[in-house]
Amino acid sequence: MNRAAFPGRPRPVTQEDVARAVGVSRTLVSFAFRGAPGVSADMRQTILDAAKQLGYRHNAAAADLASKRASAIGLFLLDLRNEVYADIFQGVREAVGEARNRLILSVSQSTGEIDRGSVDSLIEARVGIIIAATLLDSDARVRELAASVPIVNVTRRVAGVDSVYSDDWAGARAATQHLLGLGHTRIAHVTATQYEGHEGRRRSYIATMENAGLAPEVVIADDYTQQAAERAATVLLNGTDRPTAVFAHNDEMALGLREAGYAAGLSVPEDLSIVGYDNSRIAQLHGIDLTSVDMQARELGRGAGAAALNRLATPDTPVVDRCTEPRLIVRNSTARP
Amino acid sequence: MNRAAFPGRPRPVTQEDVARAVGVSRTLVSFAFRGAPGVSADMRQTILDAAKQLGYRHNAAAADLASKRASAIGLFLLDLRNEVYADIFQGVREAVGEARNRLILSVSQSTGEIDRGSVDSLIEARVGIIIAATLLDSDARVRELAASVPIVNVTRRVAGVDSVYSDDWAGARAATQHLLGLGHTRIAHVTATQYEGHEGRRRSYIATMENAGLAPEVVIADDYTQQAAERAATVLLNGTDRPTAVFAHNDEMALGLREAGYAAGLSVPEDLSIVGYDNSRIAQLHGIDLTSVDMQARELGRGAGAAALNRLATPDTPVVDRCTEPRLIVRNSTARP
DNA sequence: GTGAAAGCGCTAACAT
DNA sequence: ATGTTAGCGCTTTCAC
Repeated sequence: MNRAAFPGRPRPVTQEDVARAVGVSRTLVSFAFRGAPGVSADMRQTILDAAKQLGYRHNAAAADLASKRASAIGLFLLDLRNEVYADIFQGVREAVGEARNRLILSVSQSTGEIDRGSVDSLIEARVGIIIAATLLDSDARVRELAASVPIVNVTRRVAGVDSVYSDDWAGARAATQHLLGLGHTRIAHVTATQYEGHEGRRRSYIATMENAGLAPEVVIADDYTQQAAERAATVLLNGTDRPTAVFAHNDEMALGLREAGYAAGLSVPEDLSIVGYDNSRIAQLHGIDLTSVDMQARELGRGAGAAALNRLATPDTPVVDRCTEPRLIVRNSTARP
Repeated sequence: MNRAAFPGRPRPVTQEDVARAVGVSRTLVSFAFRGAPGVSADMRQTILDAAKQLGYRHNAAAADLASKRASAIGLFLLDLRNEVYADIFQGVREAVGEARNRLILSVSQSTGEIDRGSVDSLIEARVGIIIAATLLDSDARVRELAASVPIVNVTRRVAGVDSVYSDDWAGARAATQHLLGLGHTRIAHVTATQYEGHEGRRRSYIATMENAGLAPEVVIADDYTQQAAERAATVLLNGTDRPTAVFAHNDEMALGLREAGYAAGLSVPEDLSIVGYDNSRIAQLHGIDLTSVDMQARELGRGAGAAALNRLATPDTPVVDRCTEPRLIVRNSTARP
């Protein structure tokens, strides 16, 4: 029986073992671990020492089961290849601190479409809350999901649900105006699937163009990846009447545009100015030097982590709606037309 | 009580609820879900339908607890900012398929030092096996760890423990010989902490240099990141007697070298040839164009995932030791001195 | 300050 | 083919 379950490995040490070793009841051991009142300081120390010595490890799953709680924090990441999600993760981890070991990661399977599967895996893991970066879904569906498990949105705002995000409207306006200021008039915007909360940048771009009396030109790629942008761009850049500047939804897409541009024989920024979004590490490399909008993803992650912890502790806390200001970083991928 | 646990949320549906709804015992429901023999096809379907309709979700943690098994697969990743780990993750996920929802990610907290914390969190999550990419620890400690929980090493070989890796010796030799073939004689190698299983590239570089009658020059950075390489390189590249070529342990470090080079006023490849390792997406970008060794990380991930699944199913399987051949991809970061 | 007993959602003998 | 029973490791009343 045990042999099949843990072949050649020792049976895990339980609180029962610790209790027996110290000569007390299991209850006391349980109390001691949670620092619950009703156990003397001496006893507590004795128990902790014995546990450590025996190699005891707390079984969080069993604890959650028994207490009907859900202490784990789920973190949903859209795309591991986009470094901005690594930044968010880093921030979240910094914020959750002690609860770090209860952080369960889930990465989207499909960057292009709605991905309930990855979120479901989090729900099935019985997390108490989900930090989502970024849900490709309508506000309505996010709210619906939030009815079954608390959600904290990062880099996106959904009314009525905890949201920690950056002012996309301001960021996109700064990006577009930068291009406008350089004298560009044919400025395209490349993005992907459109959902409320993902369309801020696009809408802001359109408004800014129209305010300047210019015609916006939006290209919708299959998803937010470099590859998708590359595919979408080949058409855009090969026409005779191509734009002289492109504002991309994120740095990944900007890189795709850049690759497509060079493939079409265009130089950046001489023939084509490109602005990205995220100010990722790649954008900063010599030879890439991408003008980009910095939304400080790590800081957003920290905010989301803190919000999650807070809601877990006090579920009735008012809905968090935290917006930070992005910053345009001008580099060498943009120039006069 | 329940209110505090699931404030404003419905109590999760259990097998008991499903059993009651269908009018059978809980046991039968449990059997039906696992496709265990002893339940008629009709009954099974009835139960499954009812479960779906009620919104039942299997509680894997409770199941593991009851069956004294550990069905979850832990995946330890050294660094989320290094895209090679995203590739490995992708491969692992492809391989585990159905078990995808039982995949628990853990990311190292410290890229420079031994990180038992992240591995511990996996053990505390009661995973049945850990796929490790990459453990910064001695072979002895990895074996020690493998005594308490099965380990599958990826991109590293530890004798006696499942290992899926690429032939670092061949890769490093190809890289060094490429530089040698171009006519370089002063070739440095930049790497980080040295452990058995991480030193293959370094050793191979040294051997190849010595075979060519040249003096090897190894620089040890704090860790395997771009930043660490950048710091380490400033000294290396600012001397008057600087190398004309550098072979880096990975692409991240190659990028750091590259940045440091440009900061020191050197051009790549005119003044400095650079070879990386991993053939990451960044290496392929126009303007980066990094010569690099491709170890096909995704394929390694697939192999590791399959090995993990296999060991979970049949613990007595012989130790896996799978080595694949890397390939040197020559690009524009290397030239004659 | 300490312990006995019940139960969380599930599985797995062992009946029937 | 279906049900009974006894746990898994832990928390949590409630009594001593």
